[in-house]
Amino acid sequence: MTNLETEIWFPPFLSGKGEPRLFQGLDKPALQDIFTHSVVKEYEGGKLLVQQGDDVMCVFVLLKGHLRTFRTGKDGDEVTLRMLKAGNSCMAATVFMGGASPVAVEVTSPSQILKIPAGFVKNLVLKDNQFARNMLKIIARHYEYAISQVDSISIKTPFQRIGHYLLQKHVEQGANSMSFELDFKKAIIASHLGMTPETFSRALKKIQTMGIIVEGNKIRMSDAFALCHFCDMDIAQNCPRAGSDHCPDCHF
Amino acid sequence: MTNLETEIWFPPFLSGKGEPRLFQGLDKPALQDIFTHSVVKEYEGGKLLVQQGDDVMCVFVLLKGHLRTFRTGKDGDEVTLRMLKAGNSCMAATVFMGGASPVAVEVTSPSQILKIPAGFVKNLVLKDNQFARNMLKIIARHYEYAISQVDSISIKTPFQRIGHYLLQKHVEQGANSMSFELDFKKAIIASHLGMTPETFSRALKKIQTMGIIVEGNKIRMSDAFALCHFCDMDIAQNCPRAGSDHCPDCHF
DNA sequence: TGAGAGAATTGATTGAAATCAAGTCCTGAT
DNA sequence: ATCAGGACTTGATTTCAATCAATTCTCTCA
Repeated sequence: MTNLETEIWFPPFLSGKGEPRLFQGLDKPALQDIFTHSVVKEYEGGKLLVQQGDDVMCVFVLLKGHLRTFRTGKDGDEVTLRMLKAGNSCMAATVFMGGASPVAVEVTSPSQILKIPAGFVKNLVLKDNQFARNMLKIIARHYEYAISQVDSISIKTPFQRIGHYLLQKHVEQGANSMSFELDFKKAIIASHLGMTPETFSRALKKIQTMGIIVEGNKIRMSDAFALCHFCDMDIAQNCPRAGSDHCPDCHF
Repeated sequence: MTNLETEIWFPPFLSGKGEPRLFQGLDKPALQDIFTHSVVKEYEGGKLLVQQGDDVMCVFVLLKGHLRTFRTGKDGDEVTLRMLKAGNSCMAATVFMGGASPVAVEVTSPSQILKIPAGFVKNLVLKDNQFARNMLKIIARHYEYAISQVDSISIKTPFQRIGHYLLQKHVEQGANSMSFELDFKKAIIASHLGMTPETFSRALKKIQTMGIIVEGNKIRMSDAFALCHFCDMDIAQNCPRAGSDHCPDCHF
């Protein structure tokens, strides 16, 4: 546990730009309290942590590795809803609302996970104002993300969806380096974007005519504005170059 | 204002089953405080209350009428995200998070709307614990709803989406009466379900072979289980008949 | 009562992505 | 170094919903 604490006291668990953090702004005693009531577990890739309909007994905070949340249809088709990296949490909304989980959670690479008991979380929301505000921010953020997913899937072409997704990843990483990596299997990203792996593959090929070089999981951009065509309001809000003269599409 | 108060003291503004209410469980002084800081406005159908990207200055509580929230793509295509009836509120998440609205809001039938200033709401979240909890519930609920919309659009056929939607409406209304009405234009519902009006129309025709009678906006079910085929976990949680022997598909 | 506009339906056609089916590449294990 | 299995790509074909186009229905208002 002491080992754990030293890991947790520092970013990205207390702050991060990807999404708001559950532990953001909490004081030491509050964090202590959380840790003494929680456990850390290791899981290997492929493990199904939660199934659709499960009664969820804890909130997960991902310390290392990767998770995804997804839903399965009657015929076996899947949509991936979220793809989580270290520092992200999940099941907060479900635990707070109570009832069956609307999603399944799968470990997609060997992971280390902090598990906070549901009862403790529900209680903490009532006691700790900062924690409650963190919950609100996290859930509101997920909500906005879900809206953007609905938007993508229903009014964008597969090609546009991929461009938008790549641009988002690019901006997330600070928009400085001209390259980044896809940290999930392509089939998972495809299912997140509402298309088949085949369609995903073909669209990735086509996008190379726009100054994007794709080599396995590595994406390199010929110039910083190569993906600007796929920009929208949501992204522009986080883009350091938004509104700059060189940005061809920033009319927000 | 006095007139308003008498309307507001009672359901569906203090409680309701459709979605959690902003005013649920608040004591009289708190409500008074909200009302004296808010205004009521009338709008006629067609009015655009908020545009995508607007800086939102207040939370809306719908007293009478109908609203919808939606997003527009570059080519003009639209997705409807939510369809609100009296008692529902919107822009809560946006106001709380700050920044540009990710959605547009349109009045779809003559409406009366309570407008609570953004600053007041943000402040109240910090001061009033019950209000903060209401916000959490509302946003968490919208999140779950958005997830279900992603699910529908990406892993259901248009036919299944309509069946699912009708069943949901049926269960929402207590599942007692064998008929209900579509309270939004079909084109709007179609855009909510991620399909064109033509496809919507054809699917509504096809569904009549399953014991569902469609006459204009009226939907009549030949028996209470006619739509059970379209049930899923989300719906079953609210269905009074879930698990009953007669329910053919309740294996949750 | 009738005219006109918008909503909804119906039909014919097209087209884009899913599906089906090989094949290639890569990685990790023996 | 070779092999086996999975991930990914590529190609051929099919299919289902979008689109285009033409009515029909319905409601409002003169």
